[in-house]
Amino acid sequence: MALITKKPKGTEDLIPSESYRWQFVEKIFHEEAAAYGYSEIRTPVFEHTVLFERGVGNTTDVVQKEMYTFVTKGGDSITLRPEGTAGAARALLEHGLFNNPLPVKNYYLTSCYRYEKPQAGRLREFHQFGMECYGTKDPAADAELITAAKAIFDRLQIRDLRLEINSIGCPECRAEYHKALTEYFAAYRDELCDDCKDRLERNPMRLLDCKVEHDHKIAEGAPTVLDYLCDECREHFEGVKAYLDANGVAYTVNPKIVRGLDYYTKTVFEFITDSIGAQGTVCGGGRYDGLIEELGGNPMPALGFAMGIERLLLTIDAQKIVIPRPHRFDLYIGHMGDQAHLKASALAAALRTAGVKAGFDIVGRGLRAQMKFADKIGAAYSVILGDNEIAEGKAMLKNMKTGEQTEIALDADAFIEAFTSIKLNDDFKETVE
RNA sequence: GUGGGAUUAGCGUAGUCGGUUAACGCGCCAGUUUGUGGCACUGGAGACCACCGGUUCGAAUCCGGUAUCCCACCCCA
Repeated sequence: MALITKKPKGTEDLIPSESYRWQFVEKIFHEEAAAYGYSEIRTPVFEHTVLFERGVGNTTDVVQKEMYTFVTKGGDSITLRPEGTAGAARALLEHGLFNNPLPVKNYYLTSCYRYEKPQAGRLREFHQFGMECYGTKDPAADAELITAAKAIFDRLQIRDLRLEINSIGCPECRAEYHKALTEYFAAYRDELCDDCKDRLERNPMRLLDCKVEHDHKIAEGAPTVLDYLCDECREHFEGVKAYLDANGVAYTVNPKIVRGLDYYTKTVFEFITDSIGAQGTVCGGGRYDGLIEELGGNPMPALGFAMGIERLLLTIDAQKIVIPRPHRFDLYIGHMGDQAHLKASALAAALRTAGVKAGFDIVGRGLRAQMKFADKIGAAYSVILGDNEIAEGKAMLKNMKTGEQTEIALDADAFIEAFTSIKLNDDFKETVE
């Protein structure tokens, strides 16, 4: 094949043999979000660059080196969204959604773009499902959000996922902590790895989870955020834990959890799996009480999370969780002869109108080959139409799994009735392509 | 951005001290006599051996570069 070009680096095609798996998890996203009172919001793939510079934070890696930014013919600086929160928050403000009864709960299901070096669980175009809740400071809201994420994992039967939570405080107490942290590490400056020397300037909390062994040891003696939380933040964090306990959601407190985006305050959390390699954070989120104000709105507390759909699917794969694959046809109509071909066409059309997935040969195969085809694509039932059937006005409906055949009137209504009752049968639903 | 590994038909692979029409399995198509699938058998289509360049009488096999994928760092979902 002399294909003129391949797909761009770090992107993926979603082909039919994969797309049903996405549809499966997407359905769960929609249903779980609805159960928690969330409504879908869709925003543009691209935004004015300034939105991310302000919303995500100018000093973050995401903004500094990973954005797809370009200047339009009109001279505007535009950026492909690297995450979902900024756009969702912008839309909330732009449409005055904060005037709706609080809390406002929105969710999104979108593609995101980051100019990164691809590896397992990390793509340049990837997809996130996120839930965003605005207008409440109540720690019960934090716990509710985390519980919602947990509910999704539970429905997918994902195991061995650990939930780690932390509080990184409000700007006031965090500033003090940063100071203490910087002072602590500055004493070891010469011993730190190059990355950490840089982190010391840009984001001291990142020093805490350095993987270089020597640095790791130094970090063990570092002051903990939790010791620096102000009364309000401490009380809030205690509340979150209490509500999580009440909800029966297991977690561990990990004071080394940091979020990479500037907007986070107080609660931060991650759902992590060890089964998909180094990029094991399947879901990350927390509270960002300062974001709305940062974007030019009146101050309003907010919180949310984002789930990486590719990573979620990777986890499902790794844990060998089977997503049922829908079969292509409920009924395949085999036919021979011109009369029967016409009849097959008409019958299929009538069944489809009634919601039955029906098909018949349209490539000119012989009967034997038609049956082979029906078998290969996993048709649940088949029926054969020929001169005899048309003359007698009846045919044999064959269950492709068991091979048993039952007589049925050659009449669209009779077929529709048969398939309406068959649909209630679980065994039928399990048929896969 | 920094390291390491890989790249042969749709998929999974074999083939390298360079030598005639690149092999196998799965999948795909057709057929195995006249109206029926899952097994088996027969036949067939499908690869400029990632790309570009070099060495050579001759390269999938050697050398260089590029691209993409994978793994890790970094970062994050």
